[in-house]
Amino acid sequence: MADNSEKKKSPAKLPERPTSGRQKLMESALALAASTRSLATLGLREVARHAGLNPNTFYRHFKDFDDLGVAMLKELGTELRTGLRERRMRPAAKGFRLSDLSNPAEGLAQAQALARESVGLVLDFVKDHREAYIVGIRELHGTSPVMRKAMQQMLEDIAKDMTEDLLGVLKLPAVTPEEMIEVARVIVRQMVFFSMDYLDQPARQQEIKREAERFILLLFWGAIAARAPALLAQSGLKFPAI
Amino acid sequence: MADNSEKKKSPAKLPERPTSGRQKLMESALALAASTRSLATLGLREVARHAGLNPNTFYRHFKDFDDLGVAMLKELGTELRTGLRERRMRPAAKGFRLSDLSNPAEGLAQAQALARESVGLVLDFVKDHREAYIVGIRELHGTSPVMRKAMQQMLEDIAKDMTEDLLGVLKLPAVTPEEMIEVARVIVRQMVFFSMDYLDQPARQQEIKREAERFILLLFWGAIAARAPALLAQSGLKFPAI
DNA sequence: TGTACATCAGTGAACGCGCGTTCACTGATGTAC
DNA sequence: TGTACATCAGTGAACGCGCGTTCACTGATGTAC
Repeated sequence: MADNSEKKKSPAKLPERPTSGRQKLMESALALAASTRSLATLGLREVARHAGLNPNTFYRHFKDFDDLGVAMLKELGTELRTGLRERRMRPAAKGFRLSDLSNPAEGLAQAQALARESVGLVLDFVKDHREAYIVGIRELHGTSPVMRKAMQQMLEDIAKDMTEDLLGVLKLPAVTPEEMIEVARVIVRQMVFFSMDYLDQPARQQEIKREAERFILLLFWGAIAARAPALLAQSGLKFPAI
Repeated sequence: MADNSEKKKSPAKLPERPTSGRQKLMESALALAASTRSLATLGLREVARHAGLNPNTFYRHFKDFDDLGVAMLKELGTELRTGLRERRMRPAAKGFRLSDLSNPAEGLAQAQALARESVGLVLDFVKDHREAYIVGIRELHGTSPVMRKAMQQMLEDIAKDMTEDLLGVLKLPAVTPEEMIEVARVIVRQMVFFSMDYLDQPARQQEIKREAERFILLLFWGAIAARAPALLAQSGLKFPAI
């Protein structure tokens, strides 16, 4: 039941069948869940119908409907996290890394650039994976405890990824790793809302982007102010206007 | 269809029937939705059964299932917002209002006390209204656009209430009302997550409370640092340790 | 005070429908010898 | 190279079930005169 794909043999011929029934079913479930905005309300026959298959064929690929749900969430999870992981590496690769961090002004300027870049990446990603994102977030507060846990864990993992990045790329004076993960967590969670706004209100996208950037910067300034207020005062930096 | 209760006459005798069928149905729907964690998956017969009524009786009180959903959300919304409104008034009544705001240290000390009090109130409230809260939040990213809009509007309204409070009770130096509403909005949204954690992880309640307080304070410090870093540096305030 | 009527919450039986699931079957592809 | 068999994705018909909804009815309460 639990195992799939990875069978004993496959003569290196067909690594991916064009669109297998299994894939069609999962794609249909995703599309339907994203438009109906609920996995829980989908029916087996409904999904099979949308996929152009006999309801019966469903059982060739999945034990029951939960089985499909789990498989789907796993795929979405991988898609979401690897997508973000790929993108988050870019800023670092671009030479963001600082060698001398004694100047907090430079640190904050870097933070600002990083915040801008990161927000852009996340929101672009969300736009590119609209369906996966909508369905995933719905499960975050959704029916199934299993899926809720999985989604919460994913957000937590993303926050950890982000903390690593932040610690590697920029060093905010006197901010500890523990504080950093806490900050990363609230950023990730807040981005859930910003992302929803971004999808729901296409006309306000630029504005939402700027709101998100300001939010992140505000946290960074707060974190520095909390630890090294004098450094901040002497830097003469101006916080971007609303 | 749309009108209810408020009929032309009622001889001041029975202002509230003990537990009318209508009320029983709504309570059953709430209880089932909170445990199943989904309004969308509830069935008319299921709700009637739980209420100990004939499925048919449902139609005496509601046009269809959506009708009940709307009525329920309206009740929950009122409960949530008035509950919070009542509670939020308390700190102000306690004499929090400052007359002289020239000293930022005093402002921040007030902010800290206010953050602590507010977080406590919200989390207590959520604990007291577990079912209403869970169902409401589920609708925030849920199936029905109508209910999503309604819940989003409620969060926005709460943020506005909060901004009023903050502006009335404490004046952070040089922070504008526009910045304040933006800060209030991210706080409210973040509290959605903190509240969920609070309900889901009873063992970590104190820790979550402190996390929420720190988050709010961090924003305040950030807001002041962004506008008046010198004031902050000279105040000599210490940010609470993690 | 009594009678006639309207309203209203509730019941029980019955309907047609779409659902998940099972069964027996098909036809294509892969594998053994 | 050919033959026999296994596997596997797919089909179509049929099942029993719970669902939302409708109909005709009941009994209690309120209202008019």
